[in-house]
Amino acid sequence: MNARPTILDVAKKAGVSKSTVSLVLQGNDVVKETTRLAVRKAMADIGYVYNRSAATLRSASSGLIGLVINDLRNPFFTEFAALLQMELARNDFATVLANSDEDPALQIRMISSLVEHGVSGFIISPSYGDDEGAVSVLRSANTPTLQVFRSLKSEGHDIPFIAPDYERGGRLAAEHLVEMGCKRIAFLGGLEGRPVTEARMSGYLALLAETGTAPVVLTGQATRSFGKAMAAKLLADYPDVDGVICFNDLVALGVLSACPELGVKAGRDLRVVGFDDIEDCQDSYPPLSSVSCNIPDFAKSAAKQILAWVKDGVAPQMTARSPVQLIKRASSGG
Amino acid sequence: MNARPTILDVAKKAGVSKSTVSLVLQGNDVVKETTRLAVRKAMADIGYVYNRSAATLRSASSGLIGLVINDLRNPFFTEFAALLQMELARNDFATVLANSDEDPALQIRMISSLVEHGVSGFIISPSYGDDEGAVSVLRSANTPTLQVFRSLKSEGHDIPFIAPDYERGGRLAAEHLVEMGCKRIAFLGGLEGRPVTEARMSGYLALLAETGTAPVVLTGQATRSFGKAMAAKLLADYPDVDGVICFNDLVALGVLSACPELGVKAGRDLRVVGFDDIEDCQDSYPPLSSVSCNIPDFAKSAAKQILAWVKDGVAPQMTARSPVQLIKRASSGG
DNA sequence: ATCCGAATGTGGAACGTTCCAAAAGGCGAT
DNA sequence: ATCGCCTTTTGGAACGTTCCACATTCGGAT
Repeated sequence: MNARPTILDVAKKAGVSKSTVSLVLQGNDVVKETTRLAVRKAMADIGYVYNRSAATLRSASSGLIGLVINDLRNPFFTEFAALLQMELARNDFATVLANSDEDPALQIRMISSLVEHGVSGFIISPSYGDDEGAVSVLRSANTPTLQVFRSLKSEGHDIPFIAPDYERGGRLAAEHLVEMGCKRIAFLGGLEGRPVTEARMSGYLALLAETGTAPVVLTGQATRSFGKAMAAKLLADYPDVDGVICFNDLVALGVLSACPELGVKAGRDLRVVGFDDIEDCQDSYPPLSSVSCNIPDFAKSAAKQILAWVKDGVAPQMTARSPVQLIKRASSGG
Repeated sequence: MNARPTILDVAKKAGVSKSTVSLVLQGNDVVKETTRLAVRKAMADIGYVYNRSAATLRSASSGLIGLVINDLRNPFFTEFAALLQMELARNDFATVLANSDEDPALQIRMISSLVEHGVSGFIISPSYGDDEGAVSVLRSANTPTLQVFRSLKSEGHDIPFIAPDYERGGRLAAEHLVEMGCKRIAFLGGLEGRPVTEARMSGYLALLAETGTAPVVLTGQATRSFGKAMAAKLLADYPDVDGVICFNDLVALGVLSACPELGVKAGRDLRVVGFDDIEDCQDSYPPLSSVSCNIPDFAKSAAKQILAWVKDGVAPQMTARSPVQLIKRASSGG
């Protein structure tokens, strides 16, 4: 008695064939207005719910986008995930979430599971590490895939990649601190040798080279606690440092929270700039200057591109850089 | 040439029937070891991938859990979502994410979409507002559903609900501040009249009543900026306030970041306690005391309960409170 | 009245699994 | 050899859609 109604029941109720009901369901406009209405009413009356599994089986499009993120606990990625999900939902696609937790083996399992579920497309911010396996699974899945923020390092894949223009961001931050009168500017945080770290740093290094200042670089992690711990070390080792560009906002916020104990006034004695412009920047003390990657636009654009690919077969260009923007706040004395 | 292999292809390759392949896929132990191995090998050889849509259609279990969250941008919920996803993945369930963004209409759409996708279970932290519709959709979907953190307010639903023991948390925080010698303790933040706010506050009120102190309550929002803005107002209106219990960590962190400008030393002049113990608490200045809801355990327990229900039909008890714990850090002078 | 093209509607046959009832195989006891 | 019983395997019928090629209906133009 509790079996869910199917389109057949709807068809019977509305006095049409199941094919017609199917057409209505797909919003096909060959059906006459009055018929459409009758069908819609019948659906409402008997409490019909669409069975996507059946549709997926037949039509090979699931309405599911798989989102694989390397570290979901990082607010930057979270914000992206939340915005992306909303944008996809607006286009009637659901988001299947997977956190690879920076573990390549887990990443493979996550991707495989999503493939089984028949996701129509992937958005992936890959884990660092051995990604041979991930590349091969993705390749054989033959599903539209867009890399964001980071790129799989394995050679020979042809997966489009979009990311903010990190290098330019690094340069903007350095320019700003120079303009504010900083004499010695350090770069703090980020995992050594990783492309994102390299890119952010290289903008900074390029500008310092142009102005003839010697760089101070202290890489390591990308967390608040790293920032907090390393601020002390940085100032001890290089007492003349009066400006610091942090790999990301978490590091920068860590630095800010270390300042009071170090007897340093952030924004005056030490000018701090972060990266990502997460929401917290506005409410820290002092408010944190940061290179904004404009996550809302970025998420919207990622959604648009993957959907164009999935729905209309339009693959995005192989690699693109989205614009960044320096948001000046009190932490850099701006 | 590029069609995905099906179990039929596997069967042919392995020289068995499709039924046998299906049994292997389901890990059924009636098949002989040697056969199982042969089948597994055939699958690997021809690059078979499981088609869950087909399985779902036939068997009515999708291996999907729908997670509906009222505000995914709040780090507290994010952390929960990330941990829950990982725990579900460990049990071979994928997580479909939906942010209702505190919008009841959107919430209904999200739930409906998840129902269409055939999720086997729901975990939902409902939006505030008119939730009649959500309740009725959930009821007619007839899918195991577990409410977390908040409960749908509409009467007459019978959806199990688990949440941390907020009331006890409020009491613990108040007790602690009293012990630390605070004479006037305020409660700050949280949306007026909402059950979560009420619960956290009532623990605080109960303890103040016992000690015969007059409460100071200033509700409103649950954000950093609210905390930052209201700290000033609180101290202006009630100069004798020397302790404050915040609705959540965001509010508390806002208060902390306002302190320097107000010329108040947090942890000495003003003792602050937050709620939720999000990761940021450890790295703020000063580190924030907070009532921990133990999100990792909570997430694990939520996963366990929904899976028990989905897989074995064991419904959880109607309502349960999980333990909370006060984490003492410098912001309360502890 | 009759015809014609456009607009609408339709009945199978897929899609790739799982489930079921029943067949086949294996093996020790008669 | 035959039987019975347990283990293992199997063919066909679902599951609820979409897709396709083909009907049917409609409304002028002849």
